[in-house]
Amino acid sequence: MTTEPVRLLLADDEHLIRGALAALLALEDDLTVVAQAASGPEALAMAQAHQPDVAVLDLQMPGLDGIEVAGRLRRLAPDCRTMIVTGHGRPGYLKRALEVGVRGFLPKTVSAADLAGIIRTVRGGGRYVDPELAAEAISAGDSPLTPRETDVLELAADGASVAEIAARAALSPGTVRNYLSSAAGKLGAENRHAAVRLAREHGWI
Amino acid sequence: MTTEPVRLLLADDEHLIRGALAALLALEDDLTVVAQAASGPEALAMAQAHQPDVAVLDLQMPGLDGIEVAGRLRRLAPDCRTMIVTGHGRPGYLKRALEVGVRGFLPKTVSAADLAGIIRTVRGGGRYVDPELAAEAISAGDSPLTPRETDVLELAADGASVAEIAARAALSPGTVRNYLSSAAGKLGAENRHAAVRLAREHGWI
DNA sequence: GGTCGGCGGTGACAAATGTCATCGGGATCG
DNA sequence: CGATCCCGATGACATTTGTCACCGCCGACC
Repeated sequence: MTTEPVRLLLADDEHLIRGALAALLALEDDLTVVAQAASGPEALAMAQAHQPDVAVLDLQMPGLDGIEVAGRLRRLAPDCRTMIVTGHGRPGYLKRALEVGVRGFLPKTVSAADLAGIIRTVRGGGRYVDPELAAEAISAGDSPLTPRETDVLELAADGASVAEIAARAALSPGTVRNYLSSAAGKLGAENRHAAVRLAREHGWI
Repeated sequence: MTTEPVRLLLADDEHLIRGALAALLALEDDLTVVAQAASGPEALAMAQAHQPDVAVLDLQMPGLDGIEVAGRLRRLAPDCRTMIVTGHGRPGYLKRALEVGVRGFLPKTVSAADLAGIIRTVRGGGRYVDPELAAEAISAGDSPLTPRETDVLELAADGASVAEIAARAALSPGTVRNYLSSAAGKLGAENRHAAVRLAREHGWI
């Protein structure tokens, strides 16, 4: 298909994984890893410096997560296709990823051969989404929460009291309680803490 | 040092990682991967079937986690040394791991060369613990919670109400509140949800 | 034997939270 | 223009939670 090798950027904060992945992908004749990064900002810098064809990004990284990196890459390096590899596949993440132009989204349970194939697909302009994650995302659907409800629920995520949340969100405590109550109601949760857990599981916060 | 190669068992639920790791370790002349597993129970079965010298276990796996597998391996295959590789290094995990006889505990941020060296160390009867994780574990110290407080806090972890916890723990609601209050006090938390978060961060629940 | 700490419980009180009705201001859409 | 929805807020009320004091029982330790 293509005569020149695919130039890859690999970003993952776990050296062991990244190194192993690089070694594995290097075995493929038509793939070459031109840069590696251990954090979100580093990935951006590397992408600008090396102009890879495809960036393989881990979802959870220090600094910026993979999705944010992908979003910024679209501006900084429009020719670079992006794909996300993740351990925990929360449905909401997939949606967010697709919105910022990610072309591949897969769990770390895929085999190396599959990964190489998907990289070629993405390089060629195609897309790939793990079928299981896609099914979950479709069945989970969109977040029923309004933007404000989401904000407030996020602030509640670490166990803060209503007063703290109100202070941090610059809202009245009563309003915060209303949002939390409404969010918990929409999520079918007994209280806001269960709501936080549910929203997390769906990738909505 | 040794004339025969080290026989390895690799257990990790992420195929991509496991495969890449296997490929990487296979490059070392004195290491040979004799079995792989994608879950805790599978790791146990593989260990019995292949009697490896060293078992490299991921901490988070379906079924049984790496520490539980290590604990059972000590009985099922006493000659097999165990080591844990983990992405998130919570201090409490290290302590639990050492208690069940794990000889190596390291984050996934180590390089492949280091991993190979540590495998040799462990095979030779030595131990290795990541310095950073060790420091955290020492500074974090033991859990200040009594066994019962820990139980109740665990039951509170998913946002359950006092009544639910009481029912599940077969305790009076008042007693549950007392334990939660005391646990939150010991942890310096504002409420039980923050206490849950803190206890989680320390690996105490 | 006495002391101490963990366990399990009760009762009471204050504080935080959940729930509901209701209000006004904007934005958006038909 | 009216309908609808999100935003932000207030007030009132019931419920839940947090906190404290205090009880008895048991086991460990000095």
